[in-house]
Amino acid sequence: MDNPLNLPPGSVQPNFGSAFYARKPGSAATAVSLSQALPLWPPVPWPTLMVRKHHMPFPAQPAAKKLQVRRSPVLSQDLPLREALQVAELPPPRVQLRPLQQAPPVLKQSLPKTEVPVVLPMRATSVDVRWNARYPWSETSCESTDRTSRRKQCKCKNSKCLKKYCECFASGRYCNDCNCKNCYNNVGHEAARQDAIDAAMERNPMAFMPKIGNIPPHAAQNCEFKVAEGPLVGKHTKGCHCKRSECLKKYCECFRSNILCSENCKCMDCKNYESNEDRKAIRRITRHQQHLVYAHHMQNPAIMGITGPYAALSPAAEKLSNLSVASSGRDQLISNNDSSQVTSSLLTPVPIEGTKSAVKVEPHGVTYRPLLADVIQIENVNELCKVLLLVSRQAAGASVGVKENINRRKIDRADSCLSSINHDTEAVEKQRDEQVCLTENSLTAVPVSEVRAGTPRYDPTNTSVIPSATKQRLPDTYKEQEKRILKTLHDYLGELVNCGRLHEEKLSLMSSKFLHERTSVGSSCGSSSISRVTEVARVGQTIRQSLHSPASVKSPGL
DNA sequence: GAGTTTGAAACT
DNA sequence: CAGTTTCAAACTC
Repeated sequence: MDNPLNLPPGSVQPNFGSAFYARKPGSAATAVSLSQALPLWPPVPWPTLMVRKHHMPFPAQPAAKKLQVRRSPVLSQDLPLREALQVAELPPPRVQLRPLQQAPPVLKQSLPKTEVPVVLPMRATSVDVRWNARYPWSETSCESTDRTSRRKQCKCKNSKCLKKYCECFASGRYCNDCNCKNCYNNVGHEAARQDAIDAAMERNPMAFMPKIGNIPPHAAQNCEFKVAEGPLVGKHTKGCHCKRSECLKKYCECFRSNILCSENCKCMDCKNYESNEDRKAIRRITRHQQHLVYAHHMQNPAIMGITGPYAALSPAAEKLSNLSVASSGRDQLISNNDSSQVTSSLLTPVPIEGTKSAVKVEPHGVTYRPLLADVIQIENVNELCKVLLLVSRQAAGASVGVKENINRRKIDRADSCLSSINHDTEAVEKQRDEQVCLTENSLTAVPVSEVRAGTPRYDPTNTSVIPSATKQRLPDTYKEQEKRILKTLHDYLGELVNCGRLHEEKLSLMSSKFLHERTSVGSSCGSSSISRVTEVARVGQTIRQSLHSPASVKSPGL
């Protein structure tokens, strides 16, 4: 019973940053259900297509494919708990834990990416893939490059959005809020859309397959236009055929996807290879633009969500932007790992040697980052889950009068479970499950088999599985657990909001200070940058401390 | 914002 | 398979 989320013992604390679930066949269905909440290839539900086109040979598909899935911001914020619930094969939660509805849809999603292994009901390789190189910003791929969290809007006129010219269609999603005309890529034209999909598949069975594969997970976490990280390791399956762009413009699918051209390409005058200086220069430009916009973002309190993401940029931000773009400055190579230079780089123009075009900051490829992007880490999510579990255990303990040291043991056991998640085999986990259940039967009295089968542990209307000795106290205990979990979560979210505000205030102050220095003195912003980075680290630390501190787990009555 | 360039997709 | 046309995004002015 001290398992408020009904997580099976031994897996009560999934490490959300790991690929753990991929090894759990029992979680496949869960992952699939998760995938249904996320846009995935193919553009229609796969089983539907299978039925419709059963006569067609399907391209080789992995049985358990790990995907890098980018979600909408709201979903992203919400996801850790969703994962916690879903992966554990939970019954529908009695209390819906909603995302931060009031939080702004973040501009340019650069949240720490959560690797979500999604097990598709298909044959598989173990490679990570990117879904669509032509439209890598689509939500089915890694990155969204539009300035808001919203997907890119197509502007098709003649294709009815039913050909792969249309980025929405090509990436397997419906048009929504697009600027297209005569659009058939919507629910109202499902039949036509299906036909178009079929037609595309007939022309090319691989039509909706990812064009770029073999991207290792660590690389795939940062994809399009994250050129600062260097090119991804991956190949365009068909290769590009560029003639005039030298594969250094976004016309080029390889360049656009931040991969180097390969032997698959049939391009001319290609410069998209590792040692090319032009390519390196363009990488510097992009990096600079990202940082510039990041600074721009930091300057605008509205973006933080107080007034919403579409609020006009603050005058200071505009000034900053113009200043940075208009002025000329020193060449400044910025190591991506050298965070101490972030601010100076983002505020300093970077003239590029060897490039044919002048530096220009334009809306394309810009990166807006949520203020908490530097603050919330996957570790925080894990910590939060641990804390919630701890709280529930304490609630259970308090409710039934279990001694403190027993709770301590359970907490330790939970910790041990967490640390073992990534390393233990199924057999070991099962063994632990049995042990845990044996020791916890005093509280739950639910057979392991039922836990493993995902049987809801708590059903107020059905207590047949619960021994009579426990029946009486269960509802109260669950209520108390629920209350404390929600309270803790509420406190945590409040803490998060405070951190964000603090973060924003500090950055705003620093940016203003920098502006002042820059306009009056000129260039020199090293200390500001160091302060900013220090501040980010400090805020992150604050969150971690808040999770570990007794206050975090303190709940009424404790 | 209009016009041009570009290369993938579609077509022949 | 190669050449041509269509298309919409990227880019330029």
